[in-house]
Amino acid sequence: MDIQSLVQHIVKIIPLDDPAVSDLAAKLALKKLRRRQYLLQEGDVCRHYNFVLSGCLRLYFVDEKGTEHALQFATENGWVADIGSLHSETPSRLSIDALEPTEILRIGKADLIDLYVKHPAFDRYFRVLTENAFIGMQQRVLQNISSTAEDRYLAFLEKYPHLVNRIPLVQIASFIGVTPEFVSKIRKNLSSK
Amino acid sequence: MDIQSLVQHIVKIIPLDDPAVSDLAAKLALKKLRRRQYLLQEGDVCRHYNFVLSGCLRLYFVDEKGTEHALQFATENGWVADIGSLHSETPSRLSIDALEPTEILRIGKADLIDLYVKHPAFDRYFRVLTENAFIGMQQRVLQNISSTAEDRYLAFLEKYPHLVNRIPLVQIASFIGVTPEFVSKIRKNLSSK
DNA sequence: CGCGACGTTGATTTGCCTCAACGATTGTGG
DNA sequence: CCACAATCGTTGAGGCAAATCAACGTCGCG
Repeated sequence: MDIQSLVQHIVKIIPLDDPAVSDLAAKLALKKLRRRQYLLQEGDVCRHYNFVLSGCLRLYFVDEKGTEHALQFATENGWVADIGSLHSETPSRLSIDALEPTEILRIGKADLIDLYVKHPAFDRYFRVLTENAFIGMQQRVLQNISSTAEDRYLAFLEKYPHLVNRIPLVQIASFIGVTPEFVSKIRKNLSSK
Repeated sequence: MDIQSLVQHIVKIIPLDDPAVSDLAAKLALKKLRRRQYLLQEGDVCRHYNFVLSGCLRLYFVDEKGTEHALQFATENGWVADIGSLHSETPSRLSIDALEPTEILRIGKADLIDLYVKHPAFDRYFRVLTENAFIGMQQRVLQNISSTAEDRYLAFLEKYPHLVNRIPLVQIASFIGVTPEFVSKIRKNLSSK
């Protein structure tokens, strides 16, 4: 099981001693998903934190009209979960599925709490992780309430260049909060400049 | 100095032993703000985490047109800071000011790190705090990309009922991402139902 | 081959903004 | 205590950004 990339990712933020690493390794499970496979389906309780080794996952919401809205894409070395559901142990209104064949390491909630207790370093790691995610979400809220669709599209290109030619346009549209048709028109408009 | 309300707020999340409480108390400073006074001004580095004892603060962004966009309101028992600036120690693009005369307890970044090291419980407290803030931001992004202005206004009423008759309409408008005029029209429309 | 996923384009509609004007209330200095 | 300004909310006319709806082209794949 390849936990090396996960450990490398963690030690960029906090040092980890050997017991911590082996305790972590003992609690991780490898899981493989094919394209379109659910990792979390709306209505189920989210019970794991998931670390992506390869591939691409999306966390999204389906509104009452059936339209999908992407909250997050997770690629190599990214974490994803419905933290709300994970905490409250209530059914999730969000779903997670694979945009590509994907390999993840996942850890259950109880095991994570175990880790927190045994090794406070993990409290810190997930605090820093969550703070960074929070900062990102804050910037996104700002974008949404203060910019045009074109600006948000350009900001997406800049922030996630590795995703632009990897995921379909319709996913980018659902992330920045416009229709796919309109993203197409934005592109046309940009290319004619 | 009234740190009781802060301690009470913390122990709802994690138990705190006496040394932790006294170490915390030693690092807190009381500060009073009048209405309209800046706690953080755009361009300055955010150096403190702030806990509101009484009053109301707002965290907001001013765009290139001069329009203000509220990211957060913090009332009694709320925390507020520009976490991005606090972490990176770079000038903030956000501002914080007082909508009412306000009393806060604040703690500096270095002191906070001290606390983290001495008492891992604080790592956990701020992890949980940030996770909850993150969940809130995520829901807000969802609202922004999937609902109409009227839905967002109704959601605001439901989520922050204590703010509705406390802060001016223009602030609510800047929070949900529409013009004040349009919020006024939403109200008219709702009352005629 | 035929079908589903994906992207593009155009015509029309609509949600929300812009700009401008106008009361009501509050606060403040003379 | 009054006069005046500033703040706050409302209303209306007109305009624009983005949605909706519909049609069509292309590709990859069972």
